Amino acid sequence: MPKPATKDRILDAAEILFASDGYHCTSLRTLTTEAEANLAAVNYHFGSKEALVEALLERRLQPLNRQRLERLNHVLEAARQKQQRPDAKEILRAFIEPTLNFVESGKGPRHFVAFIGRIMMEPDDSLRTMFLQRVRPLFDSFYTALREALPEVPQQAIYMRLQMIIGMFSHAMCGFERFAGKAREFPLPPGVTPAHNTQELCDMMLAFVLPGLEKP
Amino acid sequence: MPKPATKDRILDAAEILFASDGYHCTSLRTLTTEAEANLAAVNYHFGSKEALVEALLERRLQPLNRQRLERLNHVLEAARQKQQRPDAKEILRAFIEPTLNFVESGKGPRHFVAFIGRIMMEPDDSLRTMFLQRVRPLFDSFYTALREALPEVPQQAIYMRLQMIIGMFSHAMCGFERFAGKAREFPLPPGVTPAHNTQELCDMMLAFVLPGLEKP
DNA sequence: GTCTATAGATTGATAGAC
DNA sequence: GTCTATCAATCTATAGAC
Repeated sequence: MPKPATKDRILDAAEILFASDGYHCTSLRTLTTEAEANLAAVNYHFGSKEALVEALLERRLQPLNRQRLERLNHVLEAARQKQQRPDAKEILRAFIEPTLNFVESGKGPRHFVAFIGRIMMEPDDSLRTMFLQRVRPLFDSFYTALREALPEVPQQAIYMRLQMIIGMFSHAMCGFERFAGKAREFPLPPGVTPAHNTQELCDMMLAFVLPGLEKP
Repeated sequence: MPKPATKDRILDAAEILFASDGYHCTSLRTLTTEAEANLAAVNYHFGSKEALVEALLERRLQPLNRQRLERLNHVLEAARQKQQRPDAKEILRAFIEPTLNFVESGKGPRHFVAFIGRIMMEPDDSLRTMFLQRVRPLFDSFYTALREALPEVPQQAIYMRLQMIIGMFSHAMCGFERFAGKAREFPLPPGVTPAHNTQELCDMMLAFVLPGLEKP
């Protein structure tokens, strides 16, 4: 396997470092060193540190979001053909499952998702905006779909519950292992083992979340 | 009202700035300027920037955690006297309600809670450890209480669900208004109004979370 | 206790040789 | 495209006058 081009090496290294150390705490120096590139390479290839983030988001988010939307539309279409209301569980699954598969698909994606979770907490407005702009249409689609699936639930409640689910999900994606896992700071209590199987994790989260979501 | 002592002015300013900009992005310069103190004041009064965080945590967390534990023990004691199992809803309420009241009790506490939410995402291990050490006993108490309240739920499930609830709650406390509220990046959809009443918010969260938590 | 002054290190970004 | 060298700004922390 030939060594990837500098541009890709930078993207790969940035994904890892931004995820584990955060955007602000990762200097271009450590970044380019890790990527085995020159200090000036980031500015040459991307223009600035911030533009590098934009490229990072673009690379992963585009295929992932397309996939989530396809799954959602598939669920909605199937319901329409059966002349039924779409199923809330399937809608949520259309959101969560591709993400979990994505995370399992490689080391890069896993770091990317952690990075996203972190972006939401980053003090910088611009990074968060950068991300939200690329996710907003998706969020709206899922919100609309859930309203269609749960007409007996007030839209206010649906909105808040969706927010809570997203919060929970972000936490699971980003800080989970840290809070729950091997972290020395917070060892698991005896008798509790971490769930490593993503499918199992998905089912568990859905099972936990659905009863509350459907409640009128 | 006399101007508070320098030490307190620093604590107050730090609470605000750490919450909105994060620990790493807040320089001692902006911090001391905001506190109308000298640049060297932080090091004089606290020793270092990190020790300032410790003082911040101590000031707010001690009374808050004591209150949460008192509420929890009260719930457990009442159940014991009635020779019943404690109620999961009351247990969760013993955790959430004091926090919400705390948040409502002033501007400082509101910022502090946002700061906590952010600490959990901060790249720095030491800050997170600093916080978790002060919260670990509390977490264990609530975990144990929930196991007592829900003997038919496997402890593994209780643990995971408690984690998810915490994630959701953190998100609600820290990033909520940003994600859901007035943020220009993410305006509320038409017909949805932000819930400003904390009591209402608490009930809503409990109603959403309980069905999933109790499921065997 | 509060201040100025400054050390010492690190940052993002750029100019120019190759 | 890649490198070295360097700029200007910023950071935490400290020493010492008042």
